[in-house]
Amino acid sequence: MRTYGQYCSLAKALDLLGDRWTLLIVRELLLQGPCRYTDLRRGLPGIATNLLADRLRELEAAGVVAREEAGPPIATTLFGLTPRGEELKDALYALGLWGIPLMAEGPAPDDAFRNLWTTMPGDLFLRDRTPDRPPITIEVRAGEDPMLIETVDGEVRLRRGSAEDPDAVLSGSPDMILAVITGGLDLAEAEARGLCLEGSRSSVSRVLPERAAPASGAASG
Amino acid sequence: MRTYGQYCSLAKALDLLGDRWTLLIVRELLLQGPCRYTDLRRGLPGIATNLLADRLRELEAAGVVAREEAGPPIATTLFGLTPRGEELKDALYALGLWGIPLMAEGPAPDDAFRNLWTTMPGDLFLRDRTPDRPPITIEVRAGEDPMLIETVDGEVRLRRGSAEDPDAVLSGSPDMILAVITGGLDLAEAEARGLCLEGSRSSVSRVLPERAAPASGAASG
DNA sequence: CCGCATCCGGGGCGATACTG
DNA sequence: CAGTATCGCCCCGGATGCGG
Repeated sequence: MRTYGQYCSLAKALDLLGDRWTLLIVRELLLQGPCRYTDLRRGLPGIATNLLADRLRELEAAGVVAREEAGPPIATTLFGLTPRGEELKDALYALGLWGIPLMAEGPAPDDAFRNLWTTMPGDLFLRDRTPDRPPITIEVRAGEDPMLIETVDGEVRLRRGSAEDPDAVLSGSPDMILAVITGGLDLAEAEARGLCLEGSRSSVSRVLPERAAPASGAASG
Repeated sequence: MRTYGQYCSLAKALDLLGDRWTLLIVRELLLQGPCRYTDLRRGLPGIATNLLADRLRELEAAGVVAREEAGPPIATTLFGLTPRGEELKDALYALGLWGIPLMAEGPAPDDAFRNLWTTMPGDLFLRDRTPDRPPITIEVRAGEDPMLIETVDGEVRLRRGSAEDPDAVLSGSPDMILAVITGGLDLAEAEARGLCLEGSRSSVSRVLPERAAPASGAASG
């Protein structure tokens, strides 16, 4: 194994996680939960199959990933994070938070996008500002699979799926959705720029952050 | 620039920071403050000179690093973090915290060690548990350059240097020092295993964490 | 001495094809 | 579905050179 050869905890962490694609694999497992090899491929557009297999082996050896043979009716191998792997959440979210301003200029021409990836900014920025009121559900449509924002016990939960009768439906381009979630763009202004809001506007603004949060702002141009 | 091609803040962050050595360069600048090319080389044993120059250019282009031409009497170029670069501290410390358990088994045979690297674990684990008492100074000697632990205004500060009349001097092998700092090893037991403590023991235990903190423990074997 | 640029060998990486 | 096999390419590591 290639190592930095430094007795430093950051260097040791990067010895295990610093290779290409490794942290993105952890991201997928963190956001999706245990999933199949094929699901990982779908969530990691562009990764070579041998690399994915290699990384999964390395992560397994490092105690970050565990594979379990799911019995019938699934009958396939599932890859999931170990508790030790779950402990990477803080580090991944810290890096993801640092990266938020980099999204301000919108996706590059060939950028892939999955709605699931908005989970991280959502977890970082959305809060239930009126937890005493009845719970709400908001459906978000930016990529292919819709996402749900739910308020439960004063907390905001994000997960895949769609609701039968959501309080609001938010649909628009990925960068627009993201700018609204991170507080870089006012809701009203986002609508003027093409964001589509159906249903209760107050439900949406209930979970949105107050003002622009990251230093560089988001989608200000 | 090689990119993951994903419209995700973590992927965008790794586009800039994911290359080999990049985050370790940021570590050095974070721990050392602005420093010269040669100082960086010294703090990054094993890096190739062209790689260091490349990375510094990339980081400069990304707005993470700024170079300043220091006038006389220094007359050299200094590399330092921009405010945007300083914002990486949380992410680096989160990764470093995750890596603490990896240090438990001690350094690998060829591992380099710099006392400065203990700054990160120190910042993460040391606290002034009796901030109302008079400030103290502890000198730590594990690598070549000694470090100082100081209590100032209820906070613990770490920096390079040595004191004229410290309240205590801690010297020993890197893994022993680290195990004590991270709370993986009791102070008394560390002394039995070769750690040398001169001066006030209570000064040392005043800043040490209460119990073993990381899950896997440290230097338990 | 400081801050690189250049050259070169090896291997990690990317893309595709293929298989139990 | 879950990988393995193969093949370029370019990143990386190590050495050397070189202008200021």
